[in-house]
Amino acid sequence: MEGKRILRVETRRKNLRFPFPENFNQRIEGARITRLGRRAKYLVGELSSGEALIMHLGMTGRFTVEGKKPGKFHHEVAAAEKHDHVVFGMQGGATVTFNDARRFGFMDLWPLADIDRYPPFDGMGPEPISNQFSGAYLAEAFKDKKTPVKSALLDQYVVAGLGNIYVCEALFRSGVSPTKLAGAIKRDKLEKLSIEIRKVIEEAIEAGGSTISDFETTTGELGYFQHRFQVYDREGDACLICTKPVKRLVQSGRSTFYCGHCQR
DNA sequence: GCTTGGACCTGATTGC
DNA sequence: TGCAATCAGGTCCAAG
Repeated sequence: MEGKRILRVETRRKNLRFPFPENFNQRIEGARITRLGRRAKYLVGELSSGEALIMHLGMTGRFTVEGKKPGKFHHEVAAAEKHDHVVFGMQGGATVTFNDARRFGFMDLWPLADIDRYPPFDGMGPEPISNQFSGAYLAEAFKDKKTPVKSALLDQYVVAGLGNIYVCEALFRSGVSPTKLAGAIKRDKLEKLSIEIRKVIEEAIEAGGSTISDFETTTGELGYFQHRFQVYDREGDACLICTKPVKRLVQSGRSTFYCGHCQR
């Protein structure tokens, strides 16, 4: 999509998680995507019209790319699917389709010059793979925080872009109990945690993401990081370190997998 | 002001 | 076999 003009947009319903912004199609048709980037879990397409096209996959959203020319991001076969909600006809002949069964994803438009003021971005924490993220940063962010570290790491205003799987994995790798209050974790543990968070994210990107049920890359391929899960979705299985059974608990409505022996 | 839990929506899996 | 209950990767917002 980068560098290409959006020739045609088809929205097949009035809303996803939220209604589409007013005159959505008219506002983006004809615009060129000058840059395609990301902030946390939000995709940001910078448009020549001066607006940013913000897209979120929610939990089950995915993009597929089909076009005449085979290549890295092209499908040979177009699949007509029930949950195809937005179709972009791109300059050059490619068709980019947004599909989302659960419709927790959404699309929005916001002035590019004011992108930092887009409500979810305003006050959002640093990227875990950025230079600003460190043990020292976590120490400051967790100061006096009385919430369990698991919940604190899922808070996008503490650190941006971590989801349930990667928080579980990073806590396991750093030997930190998910129930430990964020403000009570010692500095050396925070240092270790910050390093493991970065490593988990980098490894997951390298592996092409995690395929649990419906994640695919734009080429329809599956991610492979799920084969490297050390605790996530392994309830009852032996801990890879001490062989005691992996436990599961629910925190803030989300499943947490951990080893009660190795994580303190 | 901070934290928690329900709601959003659909599909896959599990248990009766 | 068929139906109901439960659970799922994220985020927002009302209630506590």
